[in-house]
Amino acid sequence: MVAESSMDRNMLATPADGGMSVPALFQNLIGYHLRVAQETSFQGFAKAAGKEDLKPGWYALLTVLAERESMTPSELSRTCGRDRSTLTSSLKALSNRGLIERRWNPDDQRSYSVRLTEEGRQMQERLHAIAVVHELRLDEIAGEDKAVLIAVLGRIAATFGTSEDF
Amino acid sequence: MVAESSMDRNMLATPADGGMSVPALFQNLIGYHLRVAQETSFQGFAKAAGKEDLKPGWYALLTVLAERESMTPSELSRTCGRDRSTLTSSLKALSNRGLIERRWNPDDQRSYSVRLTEEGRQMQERLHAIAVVHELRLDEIAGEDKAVLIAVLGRIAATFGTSEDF
DNA sequence: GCAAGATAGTTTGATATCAAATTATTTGGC
DNA sequence: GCCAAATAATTTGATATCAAACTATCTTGC
Repeated sequence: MVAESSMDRNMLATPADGGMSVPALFQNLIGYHLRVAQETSFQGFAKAAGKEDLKPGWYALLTVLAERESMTPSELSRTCGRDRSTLTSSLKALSNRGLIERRWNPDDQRSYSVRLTEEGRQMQERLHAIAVVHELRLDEIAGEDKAVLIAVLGRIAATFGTSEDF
Repeated sequence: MVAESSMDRNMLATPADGGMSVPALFQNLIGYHLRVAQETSFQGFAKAAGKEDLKPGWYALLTVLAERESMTPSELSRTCGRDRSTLTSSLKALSNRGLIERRWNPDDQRSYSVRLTEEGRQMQERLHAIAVVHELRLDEIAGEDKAVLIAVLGRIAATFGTSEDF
């Protein structure tokens, strides 16, 4: 699983404007801090990349394709954690922008494969460079706690992500 | 800022079905683990609460109202981090379900205040109890690292949430 | 006191998401 | 071989979100 899928229903929100601070009830809740950190961190990334180039799942799709060379929409759907139907419009947009190329599968008329164009590869590299810069900032913030942080986050994902969800 | 607002554009997705594991490129990225942990954790909460009772911002709205007694839609918007226009339908739904009550402000014909009904209070308590159970699981997972985890998440939120976003 | 501007809430428009229904093609059972 | 079932992708339907336009009311400046 790799990328930018969405969670429409969130438990807790980020500090929005200059409004209230964290309500007492939420002060000590991991879930709350997880949500706020994730949301603000992503906003930082999105802002750096620019809205035009960071449409919903683009970074994820391009990065997966950069690793795998060629995939079908169904494979991309599974890997990126988004519904197949959602990919239809994303792939159309990426294709219109010349970032990907579609090739019909001669062995299966229903299916086609998707691969990056040279332009798509450049876009992926550009977005990835921004992600790396962003990650460096996170590394700096985490400091010596990085390993612990990743370990705990991994345990959380493993607990809720595997046993009970699907 | 309190609740269930949404981040439509996410950087990274959760492990979806039984699909791929974490791609090498993302293995060491805090942003990725943050995303996956947040998403899977929220799914665990949503599943426990049930879809009927956990419409997008309900837990947040009800909890804020439980603390504040009475608020206007605009205040709720700021506190919950959702656009005012988005609240219109949520408040209508909560009102239809008998969970909140609206009272026109005699001093300002444009405005009204919202408060929990007794039924709304019960629903808030039910959802909160589920959130607490969920939080206990997170506490267990975090173990002795909880304090560090919350501290780092707080630093991330503070870094990206205040200085550059708004 | 009245016109200009601010503010409260709603409506509309553009996206995005998932889930279910649909269409076309391939596979499998017999 | 042929018809049923599975599969690939798309289309459609129901929600949700934000942003901008809109309506109604209140506040200000003069």
